[in-house]
Amino acid sequence: METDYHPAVDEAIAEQAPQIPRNKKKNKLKKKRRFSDEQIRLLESIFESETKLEPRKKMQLARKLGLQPRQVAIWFQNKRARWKSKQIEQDYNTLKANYDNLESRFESLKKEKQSLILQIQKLSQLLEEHRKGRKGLDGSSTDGGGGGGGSEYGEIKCETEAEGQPSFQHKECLGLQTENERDDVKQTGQGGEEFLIMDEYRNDSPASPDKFYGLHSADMFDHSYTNSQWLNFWT
DNA sequence: GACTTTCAATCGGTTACTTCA
DNA sequence: GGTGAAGTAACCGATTGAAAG
Repeated sequence: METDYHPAVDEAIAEQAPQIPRNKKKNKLKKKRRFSDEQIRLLESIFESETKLEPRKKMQLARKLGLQPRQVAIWFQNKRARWKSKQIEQDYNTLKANYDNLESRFESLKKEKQSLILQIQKLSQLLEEHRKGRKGLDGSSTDGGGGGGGSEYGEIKCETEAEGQPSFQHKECLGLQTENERDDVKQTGQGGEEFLIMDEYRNDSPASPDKFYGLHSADMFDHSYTNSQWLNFWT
């Protein structure tokens, strides 16, 4: 609590109790009597609906309970203080539970991320091996096929089962933002090499696997995009 | 009987409002 | 009418101390 110095206050205290230690200042011994269960019950029930009392209600309540209005006021003050500290405790517990929950989710996501990164690295390796293999066979496979309908890779990889209806996932696979971009790739036949470059997805950069695939990992590896299917694309 | 806990009461400070010069 | 000082009431957090377990 702030302790601003107020000479006037000090003087007033000194007048009341000169040379007497603070805790002995009261010359009257307080004879304390606990409130009865009935009094507490009524006080509690009113406190539930209003934590602060208007002066008139305070008088009424005091009369009803056979207490001094001052006693009722003090009971409400103390009650507010107790209620507040209880509330703080509850808030703390709630926040802690939320934090623990988030922490465990974070840990499991971290593990999932690690496993995805590993899978990406394996796929990239396979891709690289495949490219080397193809270069060994012929040198003419990436020129767009002479007007046969766009890039080989574009057609094989990014058209869905329903022809000409690229799905969101496939567009993401190409790393293309818009339909136009994708069309450009098909027309110019430049797509093949570009979307094969996966190096940027090998690390922890914000260009994360999630962004890359546009899929939840479980969907990708547990259902349609199994490893074998990815491999089938390239064989 | 010593110790701990609970809680009514007190203390010192702040804030908001009123009164008065 | 606007302003600052003084008074007052209500509230708060911290603390005390009686009573109970």
